[in-house]
Amino acid sequence: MFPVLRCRLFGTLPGFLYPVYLDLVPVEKEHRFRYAYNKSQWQSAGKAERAQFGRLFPHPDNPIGGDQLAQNGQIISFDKVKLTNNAESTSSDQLQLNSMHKYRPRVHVFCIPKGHPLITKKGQQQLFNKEMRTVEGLKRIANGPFDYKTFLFEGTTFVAVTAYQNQLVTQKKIELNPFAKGFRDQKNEDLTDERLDSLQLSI
Amino acid sequence: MFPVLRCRLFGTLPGFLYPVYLDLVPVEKEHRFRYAYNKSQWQSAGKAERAQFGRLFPHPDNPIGGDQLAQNGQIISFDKVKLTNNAESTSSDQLQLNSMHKYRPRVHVFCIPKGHPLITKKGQQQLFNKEMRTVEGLKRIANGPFDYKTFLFEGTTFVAVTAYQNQLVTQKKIELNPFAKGFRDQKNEDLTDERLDSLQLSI
DNA sequence: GTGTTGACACCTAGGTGAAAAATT
DNA sequence: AATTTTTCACCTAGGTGTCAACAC
Repeated sequence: MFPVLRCRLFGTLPGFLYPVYLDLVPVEKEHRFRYAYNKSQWQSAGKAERAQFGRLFPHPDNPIGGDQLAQNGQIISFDKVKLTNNAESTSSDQLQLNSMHKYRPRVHVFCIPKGHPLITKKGQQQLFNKEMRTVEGLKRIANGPFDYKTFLFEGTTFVAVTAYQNQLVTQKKIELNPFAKGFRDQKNEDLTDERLDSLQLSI
Repeated sequence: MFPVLRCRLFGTLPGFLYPVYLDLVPVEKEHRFRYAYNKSQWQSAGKAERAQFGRLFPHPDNPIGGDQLAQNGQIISFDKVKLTNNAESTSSDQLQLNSMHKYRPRVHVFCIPKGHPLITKKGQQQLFNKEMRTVEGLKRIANGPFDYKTFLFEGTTFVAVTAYQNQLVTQKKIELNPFAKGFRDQKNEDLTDERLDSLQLSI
């Protein structure tokens, strides 16, 4: 998935482990969107489809060590997450969403001491992991005695699409994504950093 | 590295962790080898070069969980190890050896309870990892109070080469390695499973 | 002469947008 | 007509043997 969602987590300590999760919350739940070419912006286009089951993407390095975070400049990168509009998909590296709907990424971070039974006891680990597959489970866990925080990043809100609705988005991706190098030419090379009216991620 | 060294470890338990290491011990230390085409076999060809520093390849999944082993049919695969004849190379995913010398793979397995300080205390972990970079360190560790065993696999003994000395080896690799598919043709396709007089791994 | 290295074509494996085709 | 899926060429990234060139 490009662009990649990255964030930095400050205040971490070497003696602690940080299980980290990503999910995508539907915003403007009542709306389905369409792109108005004449206005160059997203507009509501009727009633939203039923929201998909709230799944969580566990960071592949979970639980991330405080020392590891320090080594990597505190950066947590979600370059491994994949998006799909297939509700039947069960792969744990995928997040499900509806095309033409608006979503906001959300990052959940736990802070667990290294000696905690959640780390050392297998049964508790498994129970925790099972709950953390869905937002519902997260809510139950969050009621427990865990150091825990959720971060919302407003600026990363996007509308999911199956085909790009805006040529500026296409050009930006061609310009910046190494895998799209084959589509680069002079026309796109000096694309100014103009403000895009919306972000889109192809699913 | 192809073919890949794989082994199965039986008698593991879910509550334990198994740090696993690979090294290559020089056999027939006093000999350097050459391949005699007329006899189709390896023969001694004078005095060996000074042995390289004894390095250990830590399995990428270390410490491997007993549950993980059970999931994978007890199989430990060393598909990530690389061989080099460059003594200056310091990468931890490489094992150093001399070309035209004979080596025997050796697998070292530790068995550590999940609650053991070696698992839970960072300082002890680091000390252990540092020692386990070399065979000398391994010997010191092996004198300590650790459940530990070394396995030698006679049948996997090989002579390191920079260029294949035996066309049967080349054909076998072309036949079986997916990355060598481009070299397959009818000539090689029905290569019988004849007994190869020696194994070779290109470095 | 023998052994080693580097450039190369050819693969695996998978991430891109373009464009055609299929679906709704 | 709008949206989604499929196929494709084109990349990144890296594992193969071949062969020419090099080193000893």
